[in-house]
Amino acid sequence: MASLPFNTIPIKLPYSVSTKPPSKNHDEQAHHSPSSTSYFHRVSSLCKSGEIKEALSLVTEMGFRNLRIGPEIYGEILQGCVYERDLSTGKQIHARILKNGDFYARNEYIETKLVIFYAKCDALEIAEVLFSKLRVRNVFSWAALIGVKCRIGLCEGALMGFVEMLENEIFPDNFVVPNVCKACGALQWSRFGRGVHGYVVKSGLDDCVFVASSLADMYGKCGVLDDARKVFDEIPERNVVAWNALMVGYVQNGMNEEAIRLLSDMRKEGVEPTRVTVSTCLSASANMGGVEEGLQSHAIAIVNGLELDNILGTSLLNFYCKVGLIEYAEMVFDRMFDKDVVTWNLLISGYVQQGLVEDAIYMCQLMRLEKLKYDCVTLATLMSAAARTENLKFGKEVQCYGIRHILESDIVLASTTMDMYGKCGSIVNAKKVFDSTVEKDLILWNTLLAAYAESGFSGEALRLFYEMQLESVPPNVITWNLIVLSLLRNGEVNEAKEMFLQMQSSGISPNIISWTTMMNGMVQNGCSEEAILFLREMQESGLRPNAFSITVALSASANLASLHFGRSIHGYIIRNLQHSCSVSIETSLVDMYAKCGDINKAERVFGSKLYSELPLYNAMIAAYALYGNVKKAMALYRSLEEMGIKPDSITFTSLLSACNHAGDIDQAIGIFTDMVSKHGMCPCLEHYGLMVDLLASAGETDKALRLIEEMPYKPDARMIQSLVASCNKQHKTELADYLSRHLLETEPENSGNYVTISNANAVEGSWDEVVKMREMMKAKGLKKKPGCSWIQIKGEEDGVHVFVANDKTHIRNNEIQRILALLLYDMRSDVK
DNA sequence: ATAGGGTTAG
Repeated sequence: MASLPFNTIPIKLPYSVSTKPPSKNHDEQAHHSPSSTSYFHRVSSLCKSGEIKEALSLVTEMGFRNLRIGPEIYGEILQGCVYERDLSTGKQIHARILKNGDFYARNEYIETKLVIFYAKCDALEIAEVLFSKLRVRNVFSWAALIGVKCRIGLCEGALMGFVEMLENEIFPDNFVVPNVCKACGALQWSRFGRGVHGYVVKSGLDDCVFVASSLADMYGKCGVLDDARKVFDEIPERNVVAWNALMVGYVQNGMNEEAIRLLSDMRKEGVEPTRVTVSTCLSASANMGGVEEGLQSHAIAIVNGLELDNILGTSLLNFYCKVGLIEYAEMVFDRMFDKDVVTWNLLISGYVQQGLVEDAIYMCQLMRLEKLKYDCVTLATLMSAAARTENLKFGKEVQCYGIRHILESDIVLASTTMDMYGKCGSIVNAKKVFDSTVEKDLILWNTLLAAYAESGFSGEALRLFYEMQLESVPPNVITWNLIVLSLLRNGEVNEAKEMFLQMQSSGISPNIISWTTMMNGMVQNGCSEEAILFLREMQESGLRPNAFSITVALSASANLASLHFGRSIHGYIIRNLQHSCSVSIETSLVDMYAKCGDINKAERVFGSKLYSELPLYNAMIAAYALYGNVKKAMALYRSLEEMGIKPDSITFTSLLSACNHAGDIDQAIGIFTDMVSKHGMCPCLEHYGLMVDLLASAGETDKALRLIEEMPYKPDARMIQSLVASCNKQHKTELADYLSRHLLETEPENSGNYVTISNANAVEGSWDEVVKMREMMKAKGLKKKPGCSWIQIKGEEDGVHVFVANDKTHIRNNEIQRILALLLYDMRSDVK
């Protein structure tokens, strides 16, 4: 069937202005007077230049002169009001029209114009009332009504209008169709959109660039990129908007590379990029972390002389903030002249992401000086700063500001507030926020789940998991991952594996985070072999390990002390992750080689490092610590000082533990004083613990006791246990017993106490005590916490105790490392 | 007809 070109569609004549006016109000002479026409022209030109008030006074003048004021004059002024979006003036004209009687008020041209006017001013209700009173609904009034519904988001209404038009044989033209497409896109109704596409082809509208671009845009918004591309490819004369629409489609569907490719394609075809093009490419670059691509886009904006308007500016800001080039973001910010809340929020969020919370707060103060108010985005950003820094007080202040300004009902702010409470360890408050939020979405549920999962409250997590399903909120991958995480954090390995399978049978396939959650959980629960198996399984399922999963796999290898696995993963990194090699990977490699016994290789990896960052140095220092090489550890510490890198608490932990392994008390005291006097740092409990350990194992029980008394912390179980061990060695059994009993009396529900006492007794060979501790725990219904390992007795063979760390793989655990070190020295033949 | 900001999982 031949398609009709759209301009041949039978369209009813929209209006007639030929009706004779009632003559009683008007002078016959005036009716034919030429000055009436000249007034019309003057009114018309005033309206076009936006001087509606002046035009209106001319009309009043005409009334005084008894000149005929025809419908076309009112139409002209109404059109002027449409240009200016001047609702109140338009209403005055509407009033005049009504006053002049039905000849004007019921004129089809005027009636249509009024509908268009109210529609363009977004006054939907009035437009609808007038529309319903129309005797003749032409394509113009329909277009106006559909347009306004589309603009204010009543997409279903707009589409129903489209259907009704067709039913009444008013054929949608090339002005209506783009709006209809937009509504389909917003609703993601691709099937409806396909129907519209069919209509477009049948009526021959598809030659119109506006129609075709909006079709491409519609398919893009619906995620049907193949069809978007097809429509795009068939546009005979593609303009820049068509290119932009397709590009936006790619970006919104995560196909950032394709969007960038489109930029070069369009430039090859000689199409000049616009601000929209550049903004879109900047989004793509920001999403994929493409620094080069974003810089290129910025360069294009400059070369093409594109004006740095608000939106282009914010796109640039967004890009520079996302890729961490905060100085560039600051430059763009300074050059922008029309900054709004979005602009400020972006820079503030950029500072927060860089950890520059002080700068973020300073920016907020400046923002207030510019008379701009914080909105829920500002608050959510500040709240995430509070969450990152675990600053409960600040978080509460932000929350209160939100309550005072009635912004707390915002669901994103609520999520962030819950996240903050979760990160600050105040789950009760997180739950309170959750309960007080009326409209709960999936993310809100997930945020609360995350708080529970983080702390290993698997029971609460599961309860929530079932509750949300009762409330008809279907879980997504993240939900499942959190459930699995909560189980793993609580040491429920088998339950976690079971849930992992259930997730798959519920039709949700694990993503890379699901797999790494499993792997990481296995490692932390001492099942590193299984972690490696999960890695293999993940690869078989077609997912490529990323930097993080590789880090986990390396720590699994380290725990297994398996140079074999470790090397093969190193090989994988060299083959596949050469370009995304990160500090964390280099750090894990050093750690792995050290723990697998190849300190030389660890040194070589460290020597060929790409980064000079503290964590990497800490890893190497820890490696030397493991081998008791105080000299080399100290040398690295000094080179940190030379480079002006401030050592952190972890550095000192490693240095002290190096001294511990070497039994070097003097050096340890030197380091301890260095930390306080030279770096102004406050030693933490772990540092004191290492010192106590060192003193205790050197038999200096009294000095150790004195240190415990002097330190500003309550001694923990580990520390007292060091003393117990030291007492045992010196046969101060009474003191040892006293300390052990004291420990169990003060914290009888702390399963860690039983484990540490048990372990210390294992070292001393007091196997009866080990058994006793296990039984006491069982009687109390206490379970070992993950990450807390103990030596179990497997039995006795040929009169020799056979024992294992509960899974042989807890070498990473400091406690077990220490015990194994002692055992290897004293009772090597006992190790199985 | 096309373009910008804040939230959840390893």
